[in-house]
Amino acid sequence: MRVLCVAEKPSIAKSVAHTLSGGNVTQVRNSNNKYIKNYDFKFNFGNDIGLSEVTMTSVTGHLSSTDFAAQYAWAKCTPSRLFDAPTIEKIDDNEKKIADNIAKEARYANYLMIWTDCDREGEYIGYEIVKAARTSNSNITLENTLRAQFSHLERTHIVRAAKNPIRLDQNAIAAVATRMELDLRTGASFTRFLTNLYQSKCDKDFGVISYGGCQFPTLGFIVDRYKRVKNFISEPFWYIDLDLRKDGQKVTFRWLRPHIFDRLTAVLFYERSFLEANDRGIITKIESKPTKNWRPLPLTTVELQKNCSKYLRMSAKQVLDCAEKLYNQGYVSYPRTETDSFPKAMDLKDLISKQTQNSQWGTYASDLINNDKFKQPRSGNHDDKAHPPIHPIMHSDGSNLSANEKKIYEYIVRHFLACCSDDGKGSSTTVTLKWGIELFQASGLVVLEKNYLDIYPYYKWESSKQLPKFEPNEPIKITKVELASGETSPPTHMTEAELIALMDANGIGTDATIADHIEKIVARSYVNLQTAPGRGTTKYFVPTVLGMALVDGFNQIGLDNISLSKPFLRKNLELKLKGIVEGSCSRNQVLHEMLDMYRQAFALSNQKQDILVTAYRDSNNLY
DNA sequence: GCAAGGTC
Repeated sequence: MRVLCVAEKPSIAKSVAHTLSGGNVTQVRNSNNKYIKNYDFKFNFGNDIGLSEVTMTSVTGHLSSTDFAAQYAWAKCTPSRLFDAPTIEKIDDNEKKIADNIAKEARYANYLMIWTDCDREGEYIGYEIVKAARTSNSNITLENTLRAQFSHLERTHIVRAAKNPIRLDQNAIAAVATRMELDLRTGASFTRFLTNLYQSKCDKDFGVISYGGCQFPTLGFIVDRYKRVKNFISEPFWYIDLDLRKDGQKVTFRWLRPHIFDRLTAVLFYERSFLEANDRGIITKIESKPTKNWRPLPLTTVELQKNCSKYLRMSAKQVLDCAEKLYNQGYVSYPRTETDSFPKAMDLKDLISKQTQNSQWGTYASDLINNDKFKQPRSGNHDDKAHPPIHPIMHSDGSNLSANEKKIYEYIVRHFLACCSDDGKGSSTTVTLKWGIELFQASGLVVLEKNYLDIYPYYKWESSKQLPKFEPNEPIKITKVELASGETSPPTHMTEAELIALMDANGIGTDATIADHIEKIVARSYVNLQTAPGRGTTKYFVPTVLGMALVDGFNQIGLDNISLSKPFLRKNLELKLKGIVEGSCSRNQVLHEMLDMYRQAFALSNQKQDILVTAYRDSNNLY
């Protein structure tokens, strides 16, 4: 038998070929694409297929995209036509070459076996591969194509996947086709409409003003926060400020209420206690307990981007680009993953041993494996069924990496070593003091074992003021007790780390695209990245006049059940796509439902376009 | 000149 195996990316093809061949790949042939290789070897699939001549190759993601035919190009038709204009499959030169390689290799194959990632998009890419293979071999159909099910590259797992193939999931394919069509129709129609409108009515020099189901909610998060900061009214509050000296140390106790927004009430509490106790307090409770600082969970893409944005001051896009380069050079594992638990069978100690030669963290790494300090990492609840958590593969001393790549590599290694270490351990003490009728508390922390914190300098967990020794029922002479006031402070503008967290929590974009959406709304001049006075070098996103106008304008139009700048629409679409995958609703049903909604929104926007224009002029005056 | 999703 001859079997053609096709993976989603070259690295998987290489790895799976080496595994299945047992290290005996007989030939590695170049394809017409410089990244893609064709590997020949023998493998016994067992069952009906048996010992076979295998060729393993790959694509590089999708083989095509959806577009409109030439007669529906920009300015060739009115934007509203795009809701029902026919779509075509667009294949660019590079995609054509890759498809040609598949066709050539599939010509004499008895079986086609798909090794794309086991997620929704992976199923669709499998379908695109089947189409490419069919052009040269009509025996290959969607129904008889085999699908390998795998979630990581450990040997026995891959062999089992090869011997127990299933079929491509046609529901998943339909769900992706639905998403593609909806994104194209809604994105293109509103983008052309908005661009035409703003260029003709506001400023002819405007560039493209795009709408996208992910871009707009991303913008919406930033505008929301901006308004909350802008409209914030600070409120005064009162609290009892209490200090005492013990063993020559000043200790400040926090009032347990802990602050009161009504001055008279605060005065009452203060005076009643003062009359009763004057400067005398009593210790009512001392509680000491062991406390832990948990080591981080195995690293996902979203965490990598959030943490590196926060700790290393790099943009999400830069972080992902660096991780991508490190991955392509074999230093780290695949950087786009949602999985936060390591497969049980994975040899983590072997990965740690590769780091022992490093001049900065080598000693820590060898200590982990040689002195029995290794801990099996914690397991989170996320599993994309496609990739393990991000981890280092090969060691690098950093000399052949760019400055930013070096930082990201170091972060990934340190995070990984931290995952495989013990939690930080300490002891916390809470002392409760009664003054008159009121209760106050002071707490202290002693870090006993830093453990993972020794290798993870990004996060600080330090012994805070260690409390002096107190006794239960100990009478205390209070040094200072007075009624103090303060005022509530506004929230800060949106950091990139917060934005990523919001997008992730609301299902806006994927691990691979979150950074792109953020970059897109910057490129479109909807938002800017700025420092805030008095807040150091941390950068915050704030909307531009245009960004504000787009959100305000669409809100003022009063679209009924559709809020373009809120995340619900996308979340809802995700749910419906899941419904298609699970078979509880059909592609056509979802497509019609969503398109009808957008068509109405478009009609209303078109009818009330003056509101959108006015919103921009108002926004110019307001912000 | 448009989207979002893969990946190089």
